[in-house]
Amino acid sequence: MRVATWNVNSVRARSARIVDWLVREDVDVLGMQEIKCKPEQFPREVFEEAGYELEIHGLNQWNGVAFASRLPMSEVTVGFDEMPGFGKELEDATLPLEARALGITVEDIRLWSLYVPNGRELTHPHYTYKLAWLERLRAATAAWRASNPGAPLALMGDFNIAPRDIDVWDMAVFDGATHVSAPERAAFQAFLDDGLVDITRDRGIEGYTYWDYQQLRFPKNEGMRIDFILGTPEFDELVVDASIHRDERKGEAPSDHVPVMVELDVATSLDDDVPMIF
DNA sequence: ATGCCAAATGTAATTTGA
Repeated sequence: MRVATWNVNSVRARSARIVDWLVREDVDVLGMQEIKCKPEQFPREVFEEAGYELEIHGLNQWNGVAFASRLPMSEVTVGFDEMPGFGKELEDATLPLEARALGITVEDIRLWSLYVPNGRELTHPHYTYKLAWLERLRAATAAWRASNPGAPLALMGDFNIAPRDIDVWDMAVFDGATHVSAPERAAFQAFLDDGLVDITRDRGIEGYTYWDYQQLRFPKNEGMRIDFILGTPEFDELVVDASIHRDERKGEAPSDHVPVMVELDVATSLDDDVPMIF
């Protein structure tokens, strides 16, 4: 069973390219971020014709998360407990909730597609929002694990944090910038301290997952590693392979992010090598 | 080798991204 995450930076702008990759790589479940559309605007047909069902959470042209899956999805959850909002205060004195978190269960594995707030600048309210959002996500995940002991879970997505200096091409460029600040890194580390495993890094897989469109960042390999799959030990035990699909940054109309994929040792109804019993 | 900013909105310029 193959599971992946990809910040697609508009699903409408590159639906064919996304589905081509899904088919070519034999992916069963894809968590997408930055779909940048509402459900009624989502290019459903190209996914459905390739055999994928969809769960979509999009409120406007910003953010938006979704799942495409060849396997049945259940327990679909929009957002998490006490997820902070952002923007102009509503009539009930709360802040609008953004489309940044979607949870599903596939083959008894809990999966989240997450688009962590950018933060913008260290002094910006969006930065405070980012840190609060991450802490609430951590707490909600810990609570879920406490009530579902032994259940495999993975948090997948664009964390908008480069956890280590090697996760950006030049730390000097990020002096005073978001994504590398100590509070952001502490917020990321808190998930690991809770026992989650950075699935790709733990297997020695290095490399960036994002390159800015500007200034020849990709040809010069000036990128950032900000997309992750963080799994519980029970999820980690299922992983037989993991990869960062750098080639998806090449060619015609790429996203500025590339997919991160894991292969799990989980037999599904789609496998054609299911042992026959006589 | 990769390739010199892109997408949505809306139809010009702004917001967002990181």
